[in-house]
Amino acid sequence: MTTIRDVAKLAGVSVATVSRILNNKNNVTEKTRQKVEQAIKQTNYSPNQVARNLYKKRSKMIGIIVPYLENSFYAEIIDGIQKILQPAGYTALISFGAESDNDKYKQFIQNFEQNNIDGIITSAFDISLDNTITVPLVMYDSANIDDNIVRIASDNISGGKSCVELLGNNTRHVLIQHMSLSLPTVRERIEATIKELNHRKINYTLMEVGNPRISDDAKKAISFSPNYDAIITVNDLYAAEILKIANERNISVPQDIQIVGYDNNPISSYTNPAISTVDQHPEEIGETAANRLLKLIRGDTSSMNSITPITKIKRQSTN
Amino acid sequence: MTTIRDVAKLAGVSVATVSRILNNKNNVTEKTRQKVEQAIKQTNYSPNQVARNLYKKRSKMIGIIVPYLENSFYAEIIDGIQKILQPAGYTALISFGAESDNDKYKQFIQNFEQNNIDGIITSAFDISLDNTITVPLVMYDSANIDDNIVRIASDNISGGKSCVELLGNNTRHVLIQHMSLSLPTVRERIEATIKELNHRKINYTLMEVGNPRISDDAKKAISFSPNYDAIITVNDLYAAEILKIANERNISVPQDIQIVGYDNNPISSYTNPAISTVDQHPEEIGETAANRLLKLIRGDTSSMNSITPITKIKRQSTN
DNA sequence: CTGAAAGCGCTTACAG
DNA sequence: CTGAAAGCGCTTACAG
Repeated sequence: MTTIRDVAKLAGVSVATVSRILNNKNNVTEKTRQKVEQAIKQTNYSPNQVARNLYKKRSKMIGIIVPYLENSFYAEIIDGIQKILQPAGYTALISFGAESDNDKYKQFIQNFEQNNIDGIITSAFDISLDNTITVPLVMYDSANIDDNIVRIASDNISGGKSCVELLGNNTRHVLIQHMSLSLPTVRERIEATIKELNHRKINYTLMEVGNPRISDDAKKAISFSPNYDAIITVNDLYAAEILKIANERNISVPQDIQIVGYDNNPISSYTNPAISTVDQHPEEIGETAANRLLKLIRGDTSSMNSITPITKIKRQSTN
Repeated sequence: MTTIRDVAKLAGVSVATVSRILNNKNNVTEKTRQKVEQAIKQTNYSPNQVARNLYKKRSKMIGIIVPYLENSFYAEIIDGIQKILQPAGYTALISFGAESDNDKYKQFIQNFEQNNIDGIITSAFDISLDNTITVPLVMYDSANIDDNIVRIASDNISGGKSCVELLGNNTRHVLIQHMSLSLPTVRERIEATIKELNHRKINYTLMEVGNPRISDDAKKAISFSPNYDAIITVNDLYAAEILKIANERNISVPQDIQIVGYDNNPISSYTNPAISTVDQHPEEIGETAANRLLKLIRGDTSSMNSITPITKIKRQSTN
């Protein structure tokens, strides 16, 4: 590998001069600049970032943590992040598979810190136990919790309410399928759903999902369907699975049972009937998170949360 | 940040000794080891990888390039890669959005090299113009080309043939929707499709996709549907879109027209009818690529290609 | 405007 | 078994 020393030797100058030119500190003669640029081209030199990082104590890399990659929700968030960060000259180090495992989050963050990462954008986890993090950090897919963390929360209140608004007027009894209520985001949304159901005097039943395979949770939900006229699902992947099973069992959607999804996953528009859902605009979430992180990195340490808007999408799986 | 020097001072030893303990060079007294480990715990010290990388000239990071994240095909490949690489102690630097832009690939690779990356796993691109890459590199989603690059190719020959085998016996005229034939992978697959069609004396017509929005290509394809009894699509995303439009226009699938997808994207099992498709086992592709890269990094520089198997999946969109 | 030197935080020959 | 020193490839005060 060719180093700055090789370039300097070839150009007949010191390494300091080469460095200055590389970093556009423009206190150099045009003549030396030309010599050096010539030498750089000739040797096909490109500077070693690792050495730079060591000195500068920053890496122009940011770490991103997502629970898993398969859900396009997260893929779109990452896209949104990159849209902002790439033009700003940052490279992304992506860790995934954290799921809901707090230890994995911590492990990923430690790895980031060891690599002199400039900042972290992570999905929500219970950070309360860990006050050793010194790098700028933004949390997305979070509940709107008031602490010293910058949190990007989707408007879960409206989202939870929208799930009810998507249902037909004659709805009497709703099954609410949900992830663990120990997750603040889930609680925020489900509480809003329940509040709206109460407001409309609609009965409901809660059913927590817990199986590793979505299809098992879907079967469980559908097997109770005669008792309900609607299922508010965890998200579109669960909704699609439930719909598939309903189709197999000749249960008509929405006549026999209505199904509400969440996330406006591409899948939701391709099913038959298409699934009524709530779009969280993940790309916007990503952009918001990235912009907040850039602010933090630049020294604006205010920790106000951001709430990103949702959109209700009515399709054919509800009356 | 606490450095090795702080630990050394606290433990009353030299930095060299601390370093030895960190790296398990076990020529140290049990007593000094204890002192040092105590000091490490006390200071909550964790070594700076950047400094390590600079000296060692390797980073324990590998770079992954994917065309885009939204397609779960790539998400699963990344999962497969991580399954192998994570236990081996590597962290992933992921660049995406390369699409089919050779310049972006080069730019990403240069960025990787500047960061002392240990190896690269990239989707296929035209590398022929660039012989400056010195890092171990494996290419996936590639055609089976015989050069000095390690290529992981899906069994495109069987895949292309399978598309025809999924069709009913009475099929007479097939529309083949495809990406640019300048891409070797596409050529490999389509040629196999055509060969099998010829073998069965089935007529066909080629139609290249080119619109930024899948739905435009889908409309174009479906508008020709009266002339064909089957469409072999680019992949499941295109197939799902075509199916959706067919449903809207009351064109029956598979009675009026059969549709064949590719990739066994989750979407293909949720549509109605479900889409007949070909599974490339992306996770296995990722694992294979990662294993080959590890071999390269360890010095086994043989450049034999790997061909990963496909599976034909018959569903209801074909007769 | 340019160069010699110190230093970023590590690791590893080289001595002892 | 342990330490002092050199060096990984850069950047930036400090002189001149």
